[in-house]
Amino acid sequence: MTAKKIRKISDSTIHRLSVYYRALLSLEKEGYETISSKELAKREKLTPAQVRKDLSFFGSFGTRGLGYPVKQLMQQIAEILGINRVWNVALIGVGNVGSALVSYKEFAKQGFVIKQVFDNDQRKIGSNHKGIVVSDASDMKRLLIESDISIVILTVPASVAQLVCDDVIEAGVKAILNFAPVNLRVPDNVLLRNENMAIELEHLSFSLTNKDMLLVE
Amino acid sequence: MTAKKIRKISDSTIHRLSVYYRALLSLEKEGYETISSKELAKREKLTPAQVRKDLSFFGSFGTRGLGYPVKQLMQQIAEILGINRVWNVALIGVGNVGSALVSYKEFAKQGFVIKQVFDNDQRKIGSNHKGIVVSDASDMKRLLIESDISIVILTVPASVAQLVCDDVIEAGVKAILNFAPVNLRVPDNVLLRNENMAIELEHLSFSLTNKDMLLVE
DNA sequence: CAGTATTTGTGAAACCCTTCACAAGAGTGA
DNA sequence: TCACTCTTGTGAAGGGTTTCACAAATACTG
Repeated sequence: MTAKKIRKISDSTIHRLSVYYRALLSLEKEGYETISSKELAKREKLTPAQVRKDLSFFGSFGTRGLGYPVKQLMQQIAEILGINRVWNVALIGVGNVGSALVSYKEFAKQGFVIKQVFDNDQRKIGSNHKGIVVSDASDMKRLLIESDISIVILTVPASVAQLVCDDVIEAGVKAILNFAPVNLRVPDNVLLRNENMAIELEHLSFSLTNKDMLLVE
Repeated sequence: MTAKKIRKISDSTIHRLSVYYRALLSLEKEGYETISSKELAKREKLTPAQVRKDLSFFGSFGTRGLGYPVKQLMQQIAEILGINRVWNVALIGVGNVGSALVSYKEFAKQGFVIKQVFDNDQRKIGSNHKGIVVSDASDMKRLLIESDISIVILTVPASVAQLVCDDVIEAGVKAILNFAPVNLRVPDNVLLRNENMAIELEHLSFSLTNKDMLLVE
């Protein structure tokens, strides 16, 4: 294990590690034993130097003249990303998006196990979503602590997102993935990431709208 | 309308424009007439210079000594992003994620109207999702053209994503938002953006795992 | 209406990320 | 073993994005 201490890793590098991980998964399925930075870069529309630089922040995993061993590199990236283990996750808000995510297989595949699901709607509480019973949001704090939840997925309406977020933090949760289209305030020691699917559509809309403008002054 | 031709706008700037747009929406609700770059930056955890620079790529929308007129700036950003109009969208693949997105209100709010929904599962075809009947994927090409679809949301299984993607492109669609965890190959003149919700969770996992390591050499 | 306080818009500087280019290591074949 | 090929790992260069800092413009105040 070539271990290195990390100074500061950019968000883009972390994002690409996830991308490499997925690429390696399918390379393994395809029967590859090793992969060169050149080939990996080609598949993911990146440059070979980028791939090598990203990996070099964490150690040297390759063999000169040969490339990277697929299986091993996959394992090493899993370790770096912290997905070589199980994370207990809770999901709050069983609306459209929430209930889709409860059954979203990509999460489970990467070791994110949804242990608790909450809502405050009496009609939803007690109902069964893919083997998980929806709990009453008023029991949330206690259950979050009891189930040793590390990460919370917030799929509640924007109007209550901050309130729910505050409760979650009170329960000691240190990482939140927020789907509500609001900017949540969290203390420095709590990790927050936002996911907003409309933003990607807006990016497409921008590009469609400004296709031509990218040339003239 | 202070118009400027655009040389190259970075992805981060476009992303932040979406963020500003949402911020302005709530500022308007809160009754603000004007907003300074300082205040807007504070709300979105950015720097005032960043806000001003982003906007300056497209024109000068503010008043010195006063700030930006909320309503007007909102309208101008909508124009820049191309969301001051209706976009006809089709969604392909009515699984967990797909059916959640059909009812996702943020899309409609920004003018993205889902006009067509497709699946190849006989049990789903003909069923009604929030007023839209699921069509047979084998009629896709014809219906995409007939309904004048500009953007396609792909929520099909990874294994068939490339095939469906190819069909969509054949129908003349020029923008695709892909939720399948694969790297789609598309021609240069087709816009593609990927959304992968697991990647954000992995980012949280990385940060939780490497919390401390960010110091030592 | 003059003086003061704000805040924009923007070149220039600073910073960060990506790409280049090459030495060094490892495999391959004669 | 030696020559040749391939590919990594990495300083340095290059390019792009963010921040700084300030002139210019406007609002506000007495």
